[in-house]
Amino acid sequence: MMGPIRVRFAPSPTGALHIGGVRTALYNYLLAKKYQGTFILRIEDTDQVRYVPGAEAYIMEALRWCGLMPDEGPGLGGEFGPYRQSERKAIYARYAQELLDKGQAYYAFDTPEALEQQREQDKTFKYDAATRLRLRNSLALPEAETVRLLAEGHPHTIRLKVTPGQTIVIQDLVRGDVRFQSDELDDKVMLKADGLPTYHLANIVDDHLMQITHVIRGEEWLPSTAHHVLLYRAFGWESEMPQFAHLPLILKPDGKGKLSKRDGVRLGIPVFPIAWEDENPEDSFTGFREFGVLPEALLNFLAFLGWNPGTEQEIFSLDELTAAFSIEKIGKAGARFDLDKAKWFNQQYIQATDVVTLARMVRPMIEAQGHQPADAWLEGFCALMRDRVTLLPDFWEKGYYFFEPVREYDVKNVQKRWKPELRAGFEQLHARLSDVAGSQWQGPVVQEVVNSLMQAQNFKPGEVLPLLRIALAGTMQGPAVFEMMALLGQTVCLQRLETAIASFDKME
RNA sequence: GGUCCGUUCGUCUAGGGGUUAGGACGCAUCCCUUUCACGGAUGAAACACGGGUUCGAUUCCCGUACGGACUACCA
Repeated sequence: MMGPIRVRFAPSPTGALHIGGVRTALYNYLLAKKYQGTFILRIEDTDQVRYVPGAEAYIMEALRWCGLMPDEGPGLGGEFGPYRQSERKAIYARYAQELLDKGQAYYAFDTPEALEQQREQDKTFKYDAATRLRLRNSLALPEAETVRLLAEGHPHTIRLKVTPGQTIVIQDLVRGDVRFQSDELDDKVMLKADGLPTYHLANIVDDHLMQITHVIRGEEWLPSTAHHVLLYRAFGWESEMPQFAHLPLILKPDGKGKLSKRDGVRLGIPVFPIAWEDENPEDSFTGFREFGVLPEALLNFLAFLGWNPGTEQEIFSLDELTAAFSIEKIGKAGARFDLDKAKWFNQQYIQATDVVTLARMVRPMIEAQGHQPADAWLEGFCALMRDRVTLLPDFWEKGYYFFEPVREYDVKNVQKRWKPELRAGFEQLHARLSDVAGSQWQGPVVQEVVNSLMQAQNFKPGEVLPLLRIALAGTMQGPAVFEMMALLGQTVCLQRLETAIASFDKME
C-alpha cells in the first residue's frame, strides 16, 4: 500500500501521561509492529510555560513499564532527530519563513491583550479573512510600517493566511470523510512571539520530515486537522500527507466528559500508568502499577476501550494484540472508563501467571512488611492465594496471616460456633498435631489427623473446620485449611491453636 | 453561540435491511466446594426519539433530542 509504516506518539511534557495517552501510544505501537514499521516518540515541548521538568522522564518510564518501547526518540537514536521539538527551533523558523515567502502566512503584531479585548467585545471573534484587515499585521499595515516594526524588534507572531472558499476533506480512517469549509477556520498562529512554533506548525513539519505515514491521536485533534491539511497544502506536501485516525475519547467513569487527572483523586482510582510525584501533594497521583495492576493487563484493558477484534476472545497478549489489531475496528463513540473491568483483566492475568513470576512480583511487598520468606515458601504462598486476589497488594492484605500472627478473630463466627464441649476436642487436636513428626507435616497427613479425631469424638466437620480456620487465619476466608496448615508449618499451627483456644473461651 | 464528532443491555461491545439482537464486566440464582475464591450453569438487562426509503428497518436517508470535542501566541 505504501512505504514502511512510521507512526509517532507525541506527548507534551506537561505532567503525567494519563491512560488516554497510553492507549494512543498503544494503538500507534500496534500498528507499527503489525507492519514491521517504526514507532517514534517525539516530545512536543514547545510550550515553555507549561513545561514540567521530569515529565519527559516520566513518559519514558511509563512506556518502558508498559512495554511500549519506541524505536526512535530522545535518547534512543534514530535518523530523524532531534526528537525534542525545543531542539528543532531553527527548523520551524525556516519553514515559517517559507510560508511567508509563499504568501501563505503573515506577520502579526497584535498583543495578547489586544486580542483578549477583541474577544471580550465579541464572543465570536475570530482572527480570519473577515477581520485580519482591521488588525495589526503585515497584511493590513503599510509595508514600510511592517518593516519598521520588524526592524525595531517588536514582538510578533507569524500567522497562517487561511483563504476562504476552500473545502477540506479529511479521510479519517476511523470516521470516514469529514468536511470543513475554510471560511470557518481562523488564521492560526504558526510561530509564537518567543520564536517557538505552535503545535500546528511543529506537528506538520515534523510529521513530514520524519516521514510519518499515520497520525493516530485523540479525537480532540479532529477540528484542528483542517488547519493541518491547509498547512500540508501550503507547503505543497498534500500528496504525501499522512493518513489520519482520530480515536474516541476515554470518558469519566461517572457523569460526562473526558477522563481527567482530577477524576482519579475524586474517585480514588488510578488514571495514570505509574505514580507521579509532585512537590505539591495535591498534584501527586498514584498509578496502575502502584495499584497492583500488571502492565499486560492494563494494555489489554486499554486496547478494548474503543477497539475490539470482532471475535469473542478478550484476553490478548501484546503480540496477540499486534496480530489482531486493525484501525478499521476502532469504534467511533467515546468509551467510559470502567475500573471493574480493569480489575477483571488483572485477575485473569494473575491467574495465568506462574508462581515463580508471581513470587518475584509479590516479594517486594512482603519485604516492605518486614518479612524475608524463602523462595519456595513464597511460591507456595502465591499458589494458595493466586485464585483469590485481583490486585497484587491483595496478596499481603488477604494473606498477611501467613507471615505474622492473626490480628483479629472473626468474633461473630466464633460466638456462633464455639461450644464448651469443643474445648476438649481442640486440646486433643493440639496434642495429636504435636505428635506428628516435623518431617511428616504435610497437608494430607494433617488432614488425616484431624479427620480421625473428628470421627473418634463424633464431631462434624462443619463444627470443627470453620473454627480451626479462624484459629489459624482469623477469618472464614482463605485457602483450603489443610493446605494452609501445611504452609504455615507445625510450630505456628500449634501456637495459634493454643492462643485461639484461650481467646475463644473468652468470646463465648 | 459557531464548527465538527458521536448515540446497541448500567458499562465495554458484536452485528447489520428479515437474528430468539451475540459476548464480556458488573448484578442475581444455582452447581462445584465442609470456608473464601476459581471454575461451570442459568437469569434480569439494550438497538435515544420522530419521519421517510422499503414487502420489511436496530441496520440506509433526513430531522429532533441528548452527549462530547474544539473554538489560546496550550498541546
